[in-house]
Amino acid sequence: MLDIRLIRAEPEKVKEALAKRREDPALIDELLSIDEERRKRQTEMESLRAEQNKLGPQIAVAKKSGGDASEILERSSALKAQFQQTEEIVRSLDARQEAILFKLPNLPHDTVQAGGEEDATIIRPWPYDPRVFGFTPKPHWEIAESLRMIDFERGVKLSGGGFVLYSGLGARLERALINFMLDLHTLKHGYREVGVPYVLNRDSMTASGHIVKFTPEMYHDSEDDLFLLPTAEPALVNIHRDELMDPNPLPLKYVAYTPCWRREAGAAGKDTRGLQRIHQFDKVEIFRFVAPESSYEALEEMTHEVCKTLELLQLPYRILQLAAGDISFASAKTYDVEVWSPGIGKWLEVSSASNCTDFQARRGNIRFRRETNAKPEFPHLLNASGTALPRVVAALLETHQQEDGSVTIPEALRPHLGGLEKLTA
RNA sequence: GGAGAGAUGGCUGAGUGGUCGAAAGCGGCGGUUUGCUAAACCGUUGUAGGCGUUAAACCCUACCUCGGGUUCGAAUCCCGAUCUCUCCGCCA
Repeated sequence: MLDIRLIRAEPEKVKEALAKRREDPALIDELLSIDEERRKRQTEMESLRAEQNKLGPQIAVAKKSGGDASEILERSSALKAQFQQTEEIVRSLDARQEAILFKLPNLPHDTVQAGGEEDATIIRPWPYDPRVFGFTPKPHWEIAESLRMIDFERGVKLSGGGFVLYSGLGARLERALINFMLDLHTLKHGYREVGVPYVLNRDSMTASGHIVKFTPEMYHDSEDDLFLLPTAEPALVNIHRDELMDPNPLPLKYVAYTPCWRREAGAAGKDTRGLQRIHQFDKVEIFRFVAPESSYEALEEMTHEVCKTLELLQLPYRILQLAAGDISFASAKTYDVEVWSPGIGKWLEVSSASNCTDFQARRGNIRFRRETNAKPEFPHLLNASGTALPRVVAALLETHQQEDGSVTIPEALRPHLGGLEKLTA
């Protein structure tokens, strides 16, 4: 949620920022006129109430002394009627204002370029030469099937298209990667591991900005109005929802492994082969609550932590800075990290690191104090995948495949596989 | 799933339909005393909105889980929801 005071103070700046995201700036004018009227009516309402409040003790005194209070009672009743009338107006203005505020996305940072998906810029290429193959590298689904690691057909049988059955070394590799990533972020990067619920209620999804209008992307249980996580991010955002943290608790750093579910509505047939786009996938998510002045520094650090993960797995990657029109609803600045998948000859997105500034903190009423009795402030919230597994598995199989059909396991991963050096049939 | 009990400030815990943002204690902060620490004593200590300010203060309004209702007036009475606890049932 944007700060209404900021919108009041610098409407033109806000409009420009929204335009950069390809949002309609006309909403701001509407918002401002509602806001002005609302405040006027609110002042009116409050002074009526104040006047009525003053009569209260007079009635009490009059009644106690056995006097006639009927005239005061009448005046009080009249004030009440006026009050109620004004209150109704204020209430509807409030609701309209809030509805607009909740629909407005975060403002992109000054360093974020205008444009859409096609306007992303590559800001850091892989620092080493990609592997040169002496043979034609196979796509990961062929490798995974011949090593009996992933059973695509049975996944479909169990749940439908877009679901897979990990088996044998496939299941074990998945588990090893989860442990590798959790260990890296907890032991080396200082995150606290948390195990979160895999379904969240509507309030939580609203605070994180995952529910705006329609939500065709999430699996939803209508019986209990619960949503399956599309990512661990909303769960982590809501850990401190409606809390006033005291004193100086920041930075807070959390890491969580969770499965993630995405309906991928509207994406049918698009890059769906193998592990590129599946409805349920494993992911390790890193998350921070930080003081406002250090959030952009934190974003760079988190991006480095993501890269570290890929470097240890010896996977070539690149970093993209997304354009304003392509960043998520709550984000002010986002980097995507992509790994190279030589078998299919594509860059695959395995992480997205975002600085959501105070946007989610406002929606979720998450506040902190720098010291006892200091004024409450909104922290900045950041999230990054560290990383999403299926595409990492795809890139890993394709990158480290050998001509004999086996796959060499990167050094860093071996301790998590009982010292295994190679995946073989 | 069934039955009952409860929800008050950072915490514990009072509270009569009227002057209650709410006693008291603890904690926090500031101070006095003290060689230091502790103790003691004094003071202070919620959040949000509106207005205002360089920044404050002052002022007004709201908030005793949440949402409705009764009333001139609700922490207090009524209804609903949520959550917590206890008992029963079921169960990994």
